[in-house]
Amino acid sequence: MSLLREKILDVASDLFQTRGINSTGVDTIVAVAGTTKMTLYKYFRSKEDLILEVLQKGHADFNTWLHQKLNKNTKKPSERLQKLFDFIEEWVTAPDFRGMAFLKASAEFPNEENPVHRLSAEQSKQFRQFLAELAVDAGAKDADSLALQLSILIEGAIQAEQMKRGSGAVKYAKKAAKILIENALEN
Amino acid sequence: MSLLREKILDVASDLFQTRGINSTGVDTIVAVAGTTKMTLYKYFRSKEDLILEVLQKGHADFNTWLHQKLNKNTKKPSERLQKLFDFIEEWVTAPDFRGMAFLKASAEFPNEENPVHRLSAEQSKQFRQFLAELAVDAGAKDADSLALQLSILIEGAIQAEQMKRGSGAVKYAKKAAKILIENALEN
DNA sequence: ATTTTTATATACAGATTAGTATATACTCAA
DNA sequence: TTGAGTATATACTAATCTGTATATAAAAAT
Repeated sequence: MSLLREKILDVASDLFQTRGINSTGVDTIVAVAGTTKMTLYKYFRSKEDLILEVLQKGHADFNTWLHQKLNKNTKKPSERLQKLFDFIEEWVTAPDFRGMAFLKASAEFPNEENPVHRLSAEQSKQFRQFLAELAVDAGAKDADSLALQLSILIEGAIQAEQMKRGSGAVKYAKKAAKILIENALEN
Repeated sequence: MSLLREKILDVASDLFQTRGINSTGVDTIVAVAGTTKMTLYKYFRSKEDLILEVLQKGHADFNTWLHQKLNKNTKKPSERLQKLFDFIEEWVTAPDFRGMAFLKASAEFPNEENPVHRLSAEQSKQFRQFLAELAVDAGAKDADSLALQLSILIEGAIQAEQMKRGSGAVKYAKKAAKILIENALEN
């Protein structure tokens, strides 16, 4: 496990989020990371490989953080779906929030055959499946429907926050989610 | 009004949506449009200007289409919010749907100071304000809140559809919207 | 018919892109 | 201290990027 490798991943992640993926050259990445292209291409076969790894690391980090939050702060399965939105809000309003990587990546690589797009779609799907598990545990009747609706709310709110920082979109998504969750549980 | 100018705008719009903005060079645009760079730069000062005009035309076309749909098919202000989602679904499921331009553009130009990002944010804001007008006309108590929630649903569903065509996200967003609208009207 | 203007085509400039070949510095073992 | 192996730095392709200077064709006017 190389320190420079981690550094390159971190720098690339930050630059991709703040300047865009296609607008960030490998020269810029190595310059900011304080290394050279030879080193970068030693650890990553290509820029596309680097992008894929950045996405995977971002998703893994987010999942780890979210699971930890849920396990620590919620006990009853019925309240986990609600609490989830509190954590999303906490994540989004953190000063180092730079957006949801796979949302931006899928927009930069619109072709569904593209590996970056495919990974983005896969991550979005995984997140939706995770929501479905929570919905099942909470006792929702149509868990898949609720999960899709909640994922739309979350990704829509994050999209809005990427568009304009401090929009407060998550706050309103949370209110909407509460109504939808209650509706799905009582019926 | 030049035919070639329109052609360039149309071709650029399509290529931007299907391949991404930064991944589409002006050489490709003029080649597909059947013209040359000199002509492109006669009509547009720079690629950024072209991007901005493509965005503006896309937004204007969408607004025109949506307003026409609403005016033709809905009379009672109370049912317009609901009907809106039918039209969004119709728009999204059309075979020539290529995504919502300003959503993708804002992802490709994440910097909030960037002119393309600013225009994208402005268009998103205008759409939200339009929703707020509909909400007011429908008699919603907190029209701005409902408008923001519905815009999150719509943009989130479109984002999902961009990620995976045929996801059916709009159908579920519509169901969610129904619940939220009823909730906002009865209270 | 000839001149003047306008639009298009070709060719090019300079910067930047991803990726690599070669050369130098460094680390660790004997 | 010397030698083998590894990591880094420099320099370089070849392609592509936006934008432009120059040349040619078309159109309009006198």
